[in-house]
Amino acid sequence: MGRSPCCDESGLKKGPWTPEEDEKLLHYIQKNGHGSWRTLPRLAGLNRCGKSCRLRWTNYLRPDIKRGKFSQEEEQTILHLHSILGNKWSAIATHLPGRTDNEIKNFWNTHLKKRLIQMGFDPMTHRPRTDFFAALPQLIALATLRDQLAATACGGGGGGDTAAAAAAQIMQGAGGGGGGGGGADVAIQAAKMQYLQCLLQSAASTIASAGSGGGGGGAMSAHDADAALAAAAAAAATCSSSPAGSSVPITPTAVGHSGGGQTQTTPCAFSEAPVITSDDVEANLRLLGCGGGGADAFACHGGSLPPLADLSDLTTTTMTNPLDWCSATASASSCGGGGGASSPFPWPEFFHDDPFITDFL
DNA sequence: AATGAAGGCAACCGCAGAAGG
DNA sequence: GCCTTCTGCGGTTGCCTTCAT
Repeated sequence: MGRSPCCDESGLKKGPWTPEEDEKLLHYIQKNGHGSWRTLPRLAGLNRCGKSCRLRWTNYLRPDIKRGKFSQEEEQTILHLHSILGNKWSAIATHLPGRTDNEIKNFWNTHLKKRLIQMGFDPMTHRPRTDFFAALPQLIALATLRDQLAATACGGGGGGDTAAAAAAQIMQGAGGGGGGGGGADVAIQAAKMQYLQCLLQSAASTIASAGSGGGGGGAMSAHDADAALAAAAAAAATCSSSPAGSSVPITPTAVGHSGGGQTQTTPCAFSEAPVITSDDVEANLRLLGCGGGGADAFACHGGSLPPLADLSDLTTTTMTNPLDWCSATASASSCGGGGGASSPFPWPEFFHDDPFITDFL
């Protein structure tokens, strides 16, 4: 590719365009058309390279450019097309009249990509992240939780037992009539323990499935710690709504309640399958009980991701149902114990009002 | 009010493919 | 078929604004 970049020519101005330059370029193109971009700057009296002029025109001065915030529909379209086309910004832009590829690219990089990452999805594959470092915050949070629970369950002692062991102890305590609270409370505690055990197993299997494919790690961001609780909630949802070991990729837009908080893009175990097909989408919808068929219907809950503020709500009690924004969770096949299939929650009703669970969210 | 961090966006850079000689 | 030129595209950078402390 032995070609000297046009901008290497010395003396040509770079950097932000002035209103005068804009005026010159606009006036010239409106009058003569752009013709050859290489000769345009000289003819238009601009001390810029043709490339710079073309970029300015296509990204800013073109009269049909739509400016301002992206609408929900546009956002939806971008997500949809990106899941199919990948980073083909120009191709995506052709489906969004008035939007430039640069604008879409920027919107993706500054908003949508971050949102997907925060939700625990790989922005390139639109699949749940499974690499080790992505799951690390979840593990840490869950391990901490486990220790705290073990300590609580054992009356403040021990702490080194597993959640299952703690649950067993509680169960044993209930059966043996040993001390303390009523049998029902103890049973509930045991159920909680089982549920948490399920969470831990879920997280562990996630990492196991990642195998050695994770590769490049990254420093855990400060944000990860904050996101850990949301991640744990996501693990709960994963546990309940997705069959263990399922290889069907989950469409972020269809699930969207995975946690994470990884702020770095690292290759994930699924990187060899970077594109979600319409069939995948449909499969996800079926799997998740999302109504409607066809790729266009892939976006349940309006097809858009929840705003970041909504995501943060996952960790608060202000949201009565953290999964509310996407009805895709459908049936809550409980992994830990009985659960009402009609419940929007992935856990049994008797957990709903429990401060532990609400704190957990 | 000052300062640093983070976010958003415009613009640049370099590569690749198409077109023409 | 080879070389050069032009255009388009995607990744990245750097500046400006906004927000948080």
